[in-house]
Amino acid sequence: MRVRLEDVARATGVSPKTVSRVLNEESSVKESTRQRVLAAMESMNYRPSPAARGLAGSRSFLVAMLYDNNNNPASTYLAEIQDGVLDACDAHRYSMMVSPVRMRDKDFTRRVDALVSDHHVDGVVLTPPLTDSAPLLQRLKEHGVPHASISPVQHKGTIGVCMDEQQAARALVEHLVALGHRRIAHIVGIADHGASRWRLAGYKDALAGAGIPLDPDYVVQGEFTFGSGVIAARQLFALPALPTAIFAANDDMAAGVMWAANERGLKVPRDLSVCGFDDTPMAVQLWPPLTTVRQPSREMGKLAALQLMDLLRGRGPGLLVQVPYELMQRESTAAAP
Amino acid sequence: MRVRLEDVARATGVSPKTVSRVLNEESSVKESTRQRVLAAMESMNYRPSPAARGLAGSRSFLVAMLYDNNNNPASTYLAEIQDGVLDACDAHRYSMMVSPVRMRDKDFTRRVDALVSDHHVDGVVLTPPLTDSAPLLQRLKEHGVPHASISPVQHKGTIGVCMDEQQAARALVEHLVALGHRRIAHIVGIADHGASRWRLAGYKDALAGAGIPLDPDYVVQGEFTFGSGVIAARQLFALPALPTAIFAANDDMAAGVMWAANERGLKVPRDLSVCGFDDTPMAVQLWPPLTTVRQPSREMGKLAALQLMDLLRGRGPGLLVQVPYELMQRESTAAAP
DNA sequence: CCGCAAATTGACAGCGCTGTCATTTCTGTC
DNA sequence: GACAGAAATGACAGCGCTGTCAATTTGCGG
Repeated sequence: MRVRLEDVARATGVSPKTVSRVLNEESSVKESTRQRVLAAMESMNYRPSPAARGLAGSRSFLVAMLYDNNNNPASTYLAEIQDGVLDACDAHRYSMMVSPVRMRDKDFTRRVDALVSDHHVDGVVLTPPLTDSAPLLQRLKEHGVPHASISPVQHKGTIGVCMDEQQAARALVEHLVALGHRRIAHIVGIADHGASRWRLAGYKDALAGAGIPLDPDYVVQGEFTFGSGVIAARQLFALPALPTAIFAANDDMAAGVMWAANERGLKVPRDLSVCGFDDTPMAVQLWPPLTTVRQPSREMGKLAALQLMDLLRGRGPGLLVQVPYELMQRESTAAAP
Repeated sequence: MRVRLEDVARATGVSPKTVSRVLNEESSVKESTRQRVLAAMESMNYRPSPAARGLAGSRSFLVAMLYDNNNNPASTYLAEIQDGVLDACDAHRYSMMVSPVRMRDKDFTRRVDALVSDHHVDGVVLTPPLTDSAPLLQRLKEHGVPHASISPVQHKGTIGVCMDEQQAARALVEHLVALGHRRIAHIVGIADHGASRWRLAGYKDALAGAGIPLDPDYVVQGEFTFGSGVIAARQLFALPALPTAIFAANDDMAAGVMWAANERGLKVPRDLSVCGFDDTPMAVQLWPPLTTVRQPSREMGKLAALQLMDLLRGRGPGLLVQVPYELMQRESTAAAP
């Protein structure tokens, strides 16, 4: 029926344990035997049973991707990350489970317990804002389960992937300054997200660099959602001196700004320049297409998962790798009126 | 260390096999024993090992959700379905794996083989357009793995969930007719998707019902993507007699139409009414907000998975349940000019 | 050619559960 | 109250793999 380890062993003339060693890439196997075993596995189309490996061994070859299910961040972002993690899993014969958690719930770490004690996941990939949830990190540590983070706030001692968002935001705002804008507003994201802080910091850096004083009225709070972008924009439009450019901390809010601009009869970019952050698919679907910063989400998911697996497989220590950003100049920004 | 079945058995004073029976909801256990065992499980916080169950038994308590990774349909749609399937899994203590497949690849059914022979998935949830891929269905049948489909073309003998898309499309177009439109165009989706056929059929029904002759020039081919919507719209705008309304087979293409309308200087809905299908989050983020048909994706994912699990657990035969649609009238449609 | 440490390999038990089949305990019946 | 048949329970092996530790082979200096 099913080809088992034992069958491969018999075909090769070695013990099952040796085949097991080859399967697990242990070093203490003579190269010649290794080749023979590998050849037999290949020709017999051997596929190890994850259940048996999980039951007998200490590893499950399972990683879980956790995400906050409350609403944020945008589902396209998560979907891309998920695909990236799956890419990495394919490459190293790991399987992936996805697990939404509701951070608002008091005992949301229960989910982690289930994942760890039921499925014995070997590691976990964390997406924002889970990356910096103290109770979650604590629980993972208690379980002894390593994790990789995507865009974590805390860089020290963390493995995963990040981007220099502050620098990216700065570059974006400098682009606005170069277009002659002086009254530049910023819509901040959810407070405890690293992304919000970095993007705000980059905004401030750019203003300071250009010698533009920071006007508190021009910095309004949003929540990363389209609707919050609309509200924030209306707030800005109510100011005595309207900004000539608005930098929203993500594309969703930027879309909201453009919506509110339409509502108000402002023409983008003639009357108002708008830019966002993330370069979600929506960015090019807006009219006019949105100037934003491209974040390679799928790549980031893949890299984070690869770092995690390197760690799990004892290949290297696991790093926090940095990916480059890219400024996407489109038609939503133009010279100041 | 870990609480095992045996521990529960000892605590209750029964054999491990009896505890196993309770765990698996077998009927041949006296109610009183069942209660005692259940109580012990609860108080000892017993959690069965999926690996051991999978290895020893014939069931894995795993379902897989398959989707086409080429690009379609929109990731937000899939994400919602995924959340729905996860809801159902939570309810019945199943686990879920997600598996993107590339239908274009010649041997994309390999993925299924891996899922089935490696992980022994008990069942599979199919999303469009996988629901009607003959090679895939064939492979599943060979493996003896049941599946539930979301919006399958072939209703007969299929379990899962569907919506009366034809009727919904008809209602949508009738809405346009009621607004006085006579020159109504339709942008068709990818040819072999059921959604494309139904929506086209509903469009034709409505026209016929209103006594409007079908003009082949007004039916153009799209691919469900934003870009294809733009192209299709340009094509329609090149016609001698411009349509006064365009019904795109999904929201993405409708967004493309609105983009092209902007490009062409047409004002929606004054010069042109536009409507889509699906009610993705984007629909309310467009300017003006898009008239469309709401499809309860998450609910559909959940229902399909529940039907599958009912079947797997021997509870009922597994049905094809129908969910209601809802017409979302927004500002992108108005009286004909 | 021998002895010893290092490199390879193997024997065996057991991970936590369920399938099979045997056994015990109830039912209701006359 | 004895008995057939149904209901409930248990004994035991084994799912396919890996951890532990022992056995064997190899390489090398003398």
